[in-house]
Amino acid sequence: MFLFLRHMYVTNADNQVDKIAAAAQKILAIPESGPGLCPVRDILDRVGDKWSLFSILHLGSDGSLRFNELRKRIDGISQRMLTVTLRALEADGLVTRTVYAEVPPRVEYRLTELGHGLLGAVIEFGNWASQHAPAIAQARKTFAAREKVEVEN
Amino acid sequence: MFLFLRHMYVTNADNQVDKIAAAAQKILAIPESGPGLCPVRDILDRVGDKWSLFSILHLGSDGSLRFNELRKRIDGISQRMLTVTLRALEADGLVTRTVYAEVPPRVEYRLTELGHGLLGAVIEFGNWASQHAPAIAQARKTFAAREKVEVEN
DNA sequence: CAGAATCCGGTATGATACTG
DNA sequence: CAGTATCATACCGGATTCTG
Repeated sequence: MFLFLRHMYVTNADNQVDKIAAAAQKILAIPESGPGLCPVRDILDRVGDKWSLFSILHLGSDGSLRFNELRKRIDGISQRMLTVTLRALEADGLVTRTVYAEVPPRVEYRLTELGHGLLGAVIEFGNWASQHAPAIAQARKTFAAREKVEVEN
Repeated sequence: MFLFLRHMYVTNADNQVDKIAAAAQKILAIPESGPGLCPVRDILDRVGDKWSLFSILHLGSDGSLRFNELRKRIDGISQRMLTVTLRALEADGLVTRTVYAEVPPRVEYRLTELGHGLLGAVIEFGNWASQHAPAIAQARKTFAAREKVEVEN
């Protein structure tokens, strides 16, 4: 009975690995040539830069924000980078930029439906990241300690 | 009846948005100070660099690969960057590096359990990316066209 | 074969000053 | 308020050479 359960477990784990392997092959099978690139790489480039993640998180959290409101919420971001980041998000159809004809000017940023979708995907990814961050931190410590020993020798 | 269905739809959509907003707040609530940083940003930095994604995808797809096998599979990667990337993945406990005492030397790389988990999370993210890549491509075209008009004026 | 070491250029980001 | 324009820089990644 124990062996049976153990075998089931291993089999399930293997199936899981196989499914992941198949999915990985599918992504790798996408033709990477041309300006379209691999979509995963492409989206990862957008959300993986220094400020897009936090911009999207805050817009998703607050619904709608003005330029300087966003600037205050994103700790450390420069005016220039907020502009650049928001433009890129707007260009990708993830964020809308609404200018109100007032004095002083008021500009509101808001996630599009597509932007909300991306945020959802990022949050799912974030769940994994949050759960396994301790394991990764531990691995880094172990590795650093091993490196140190090798250097000392 | 139509109104009822429409109301249900809107309500569900709103609930979805609310859930995402709550999840976003949760991530933002993580104290970003210190060397730990935001875990999502942290993991995104690792898998978001130029070559980690493809390294992980190929290792997940093939199970185990030698240095130069991996090099051949990842189109365009330099020897240096493959080394750097694999070291980083190893340091984070995502990949194991096994050296066989042979001549000529043989070194095999393989995803750890943690690495498989990350690959799984990345693939889920990739599903969203693959599905919505066309919409983003379209948004980019539209935005570029609008930019062009403004420049011409 | 699997790298290490070094040099180098482009790009992402930051700081600052100016403006409708 | 919400940018734009310009300049400075730091770091990522590429090319090349050398080695156990």
